[in-house]
Amino acid sequence: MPYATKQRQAVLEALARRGDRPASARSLTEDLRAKGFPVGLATVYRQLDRLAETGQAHKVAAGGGTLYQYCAHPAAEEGCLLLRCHRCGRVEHLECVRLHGLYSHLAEEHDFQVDLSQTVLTGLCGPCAREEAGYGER
Amino acid sequence: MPYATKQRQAVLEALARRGDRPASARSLTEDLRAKGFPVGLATVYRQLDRLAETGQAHKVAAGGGTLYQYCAHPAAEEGCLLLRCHRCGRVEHLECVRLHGLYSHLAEEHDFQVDLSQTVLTGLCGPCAREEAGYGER
DNA sequence: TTGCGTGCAAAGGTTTTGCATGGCA
DNA sequence: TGCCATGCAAAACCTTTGCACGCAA
Repeated sequence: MPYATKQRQAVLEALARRGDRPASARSLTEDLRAKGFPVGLATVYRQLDRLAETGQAHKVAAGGGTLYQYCAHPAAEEGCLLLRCHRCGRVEHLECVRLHGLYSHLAEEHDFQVDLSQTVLTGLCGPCAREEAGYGER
Repeated sequence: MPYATKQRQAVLEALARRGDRPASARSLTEDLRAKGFPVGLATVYRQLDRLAETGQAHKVAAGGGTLYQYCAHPAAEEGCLLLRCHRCGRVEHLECVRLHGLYSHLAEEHDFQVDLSQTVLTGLCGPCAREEAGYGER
């Protein structure tokens, strides 16, 4: 059973403060130190992994490192699909009945059970898509 | 314009030999060395990245490292969705009209443009799902 | 001949681990 | 009093980069 340490609480709060912007273990450590709460990097890694296991955070592999995204879903029984914008880095949670159709389609027609806790769709969020269009192709 | 070197050819063949099982740069390097073709690790990384750019391979971030999956799609103009089984590690390519509905749904209703070249759905493939069921819960 | 490709080793990151110490229960 | 958690530093990995040399065009 996990102990309720100050560090554990602090890491969760720091992550929650990021809202929909995922954070690396390093940046969270720096955040906490800047707030006058010195914490060891290894501790942050350990707590983040535990948060990921309990569903309070999503662990997403990004190029060159792992990012952690706060997940506020109360029960998390439903599972949620993540949409990550590769331009601004934001991660949206998506819960949409429409998706259930996709999962059952994949299960029935393609013999594959999607595991939502490990899945991230990557692409462009609306605002970024419009900005890119505005500045023309590059 | 890329040169047609022996290493380039060898890396592509080694990757193709893996079929639907993705490989790390290191394991491909070892494969090639075992076949009597000594190649530098850096070269393998460079070639794999190039193959990913040209669509002959998919680059997927897995926990603790990057894996590369051979992609035999002739034109690759359509883009393909990858289904990765987190139990056996296999990666299937999926092309299904049903998915286009999903993309447009996400675009129209959720203001998000999925980038197929960077997306991987993770879950359990049929055979693995049945094996897990067979051995009971764990 | 030209200049991209290769190999090696070093550098740069991220994440994990060992161990003594500290703090929750 | 037990044990889990923490901090620090070292270790373990993965990936990229600099540079001299080799090889395809």
